[in-house]
Amino acid sequence: MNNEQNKIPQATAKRLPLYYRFINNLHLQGKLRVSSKELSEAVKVDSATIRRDFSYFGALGKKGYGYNVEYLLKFFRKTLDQDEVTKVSLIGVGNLGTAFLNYNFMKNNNTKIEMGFDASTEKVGKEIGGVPVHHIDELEAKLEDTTVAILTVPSSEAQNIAERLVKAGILGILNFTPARITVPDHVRVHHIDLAVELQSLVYFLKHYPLDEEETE
Amino acid sequence: MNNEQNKIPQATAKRLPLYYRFINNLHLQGKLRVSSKELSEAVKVDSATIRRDFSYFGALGKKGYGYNVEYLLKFFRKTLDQDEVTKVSLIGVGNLGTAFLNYNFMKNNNTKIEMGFDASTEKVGKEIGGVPVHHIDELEAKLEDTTVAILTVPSSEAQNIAERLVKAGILGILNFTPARITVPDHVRVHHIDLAVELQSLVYFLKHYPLDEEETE
DNA sequence: GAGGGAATGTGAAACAAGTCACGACTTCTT
DNA sequence: AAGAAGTCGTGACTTGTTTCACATTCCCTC
Repeated sequence: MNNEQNKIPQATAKRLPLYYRFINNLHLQGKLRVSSKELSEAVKVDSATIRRDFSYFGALGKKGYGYNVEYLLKFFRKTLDQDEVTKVSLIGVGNLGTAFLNYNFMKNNNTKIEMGFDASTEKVGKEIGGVPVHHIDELEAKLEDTTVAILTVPSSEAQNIAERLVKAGILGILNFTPARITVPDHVRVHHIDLAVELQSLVYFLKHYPLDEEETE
Repeated sequence: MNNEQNKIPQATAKRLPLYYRFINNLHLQGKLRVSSKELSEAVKVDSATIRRDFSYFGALGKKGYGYNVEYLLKFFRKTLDQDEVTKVSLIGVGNLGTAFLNYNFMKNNNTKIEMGFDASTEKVGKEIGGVPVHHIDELEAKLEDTTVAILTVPSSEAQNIAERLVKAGILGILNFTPARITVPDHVRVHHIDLAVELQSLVYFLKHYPLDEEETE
């Protein structure tokens, strides 16, 4: 499953879901063809970068014509395993967790949040956004075959819960807590740190003023 | 303000808030010195990278000793303008927006969410997490001197609201909607796309299996 | 106050990503 | 039917970032 594809740069891989979504939109709009230039304007990625990204998968387009939307869509659907749904659990049904549960990930996605976990008895037993919420004590018992977890607990709990997740067989963690968790090598963690994002935007504004640059 | 500092690589700049937070923690714990190796374990960044990052600011440490926590903390506080608070507005008080309002950004940060805006009459007039919520129609009237906006509206509204923000003088937008908004060159936009983050984590899990790698 | 051990700061190398620019091919127009 | 216009795919280049590896320096103990 991961042989030829192993050669795709990580930066490219991160853009694939974005491309997929826009190509899907174009398809829904009934568009038949699209050029790298048009796509570039929509997703705000340089057109040469888009062509380069696509080229890692072979020749998807036609010179002088562009890309066939339907072909591209089928290709991306296959590449992103759109048909095989990855089961996800969400730990910590606070404000942020609730936002996720109400987010309709299935619309464009290959992922489904199967269940949530929380320590508060108010939330346990309810359904939020169609997702049942279990008590955190049942984590190991209920997790079953979900391979990915979204971590939206208080940061003081993060390491502890992460260890339980790992023991329960989770392979990927999307960590929204400020804590940098330690996990074994076979587990992949992506950190999204809201405070850092905001702070670094502010830093960039102060120290890297834009003006004539980034025209495109 | 942005002369010497202009030379700092963007990758480094993005890590600064992270460093700051951990150094602050160490200080609170009463730790007096720290090595790049220790720091590396805490923030999950290679120790050579940490030393290189710090070196852009001059020689902050001592060979054979490490870094003095208090000195480092003072230095970072100054560098990140910790004392000068940047005013932030939040547009769209849905689940995600509410999560932000309840997040205590002031704890470690140089940013403060001053107000929220929403179209729903249920929310307007209330305070959430100590932040007053105004009606979206009052956007231009109330925004005053906030320079950064967090955009947590439905994606169909994103472009429209973004244009109003720009007209009102906003300089930075943290965009949590899946829409890629178009703004003038002088406005900086950082996209955080929750669906893309989840989907790309899944893609990495399937195609870039870890195992012996990433030891450190 | 001398020697051992520890950890920095940094040249140089390696790696990764983005961009340029153009040949080749396709479609469209007249 | 031929020329013009458009657009891909990609070699070469540029830029940006990380990592290696080690001379240098400083602390600490004896």
